[in-house]
Amino acid sequence: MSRTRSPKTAAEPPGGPLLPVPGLDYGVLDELLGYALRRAQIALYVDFYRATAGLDVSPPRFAALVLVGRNPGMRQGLLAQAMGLHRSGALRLTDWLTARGWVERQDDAEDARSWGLFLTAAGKRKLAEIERRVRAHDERLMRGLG
Amino acid sequence: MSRTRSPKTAAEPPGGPLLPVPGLDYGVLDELLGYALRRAQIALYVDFYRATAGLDVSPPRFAALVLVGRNPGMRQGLLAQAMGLHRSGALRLTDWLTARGWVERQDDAEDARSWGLFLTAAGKRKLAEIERRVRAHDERLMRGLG
DNA sequence: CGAGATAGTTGCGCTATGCAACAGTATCTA
DNA sequence: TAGATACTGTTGCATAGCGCAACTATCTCG
Repeated sequence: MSRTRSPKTAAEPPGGPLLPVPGLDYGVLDELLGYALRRAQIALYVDFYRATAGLDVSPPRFAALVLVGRNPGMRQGLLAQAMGLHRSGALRLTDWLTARGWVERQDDAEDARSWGLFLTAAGKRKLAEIERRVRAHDERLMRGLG
Repeated sequence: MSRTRSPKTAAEPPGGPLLPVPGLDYGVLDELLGYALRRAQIALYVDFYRATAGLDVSPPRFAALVLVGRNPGMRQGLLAQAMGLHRSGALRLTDWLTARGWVERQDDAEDARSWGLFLTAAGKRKLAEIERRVRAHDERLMRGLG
């Protein structure tokens, strides 16, 4: 197998931090686990984008890079499974990363149907940079929460 | 102002619970706050849909119902702000709920530009039912986590 | 070899959402 | 009070992200 594709535009940053509106009654929402999580999620999301501004990543792209980096030669299907995506989703993600030159597909010697996924040199550099930034921000948040 | 719209199809349930793949190296992901949150979020999401199966709600719809129920006469813009949406998003959400007959728009006496949002009788019943179910599941989860 | 499973691909559709532009209305200012 | 400016909701458009069904190539097993 061999394959290439065109890149799509970058992932776009979300809105704001979603602050509670003073004077508004949130009813049950304030008590539900789900809403606490949602807010935390949004805060982290915003933080992620701030931390990685200009690097053209998104949380799923980052996760894919980490996974491929740590498990060189892994197949798309496994990536899909690990990330909770449909096969076609993993395909598109991989396409994007490949077009960026961060990941490359190599023919799998054991199974002609599949690929092995690997980070390119550029991909490794990129990942290191992203990881550095994300870690810093994450630790900052962790400290903030105690 | 006065307004009506057609309904769109229901929100569709997501995939599965996203279990860690044994033998796969998740690298930093395991240490990052964001990924713990993401998994928790997904679990809760799945749970929400299970809890409210057949009721044709989604987390945002539920939130909107709660907010309107607790703050009768609130405006779309405020709903948008409270939910972290763009104005147009709140519009579409409100349209959907209105078409369902759960929410109704009433002319605002104080400002001819805006609406007041209110739950209909059906909306109140619906909300009570959803709340009951969501609460039960949420408590079950809370206990599960300690 | 033939039946059935599996990996990746393709095309389609749908939800969720933002954004810019617009119209009607309010409000502020000179 | 007229004009400028700000705000509310609306519309149309565009985009990301994702699932699903159908298809091809390949592998596996009887």
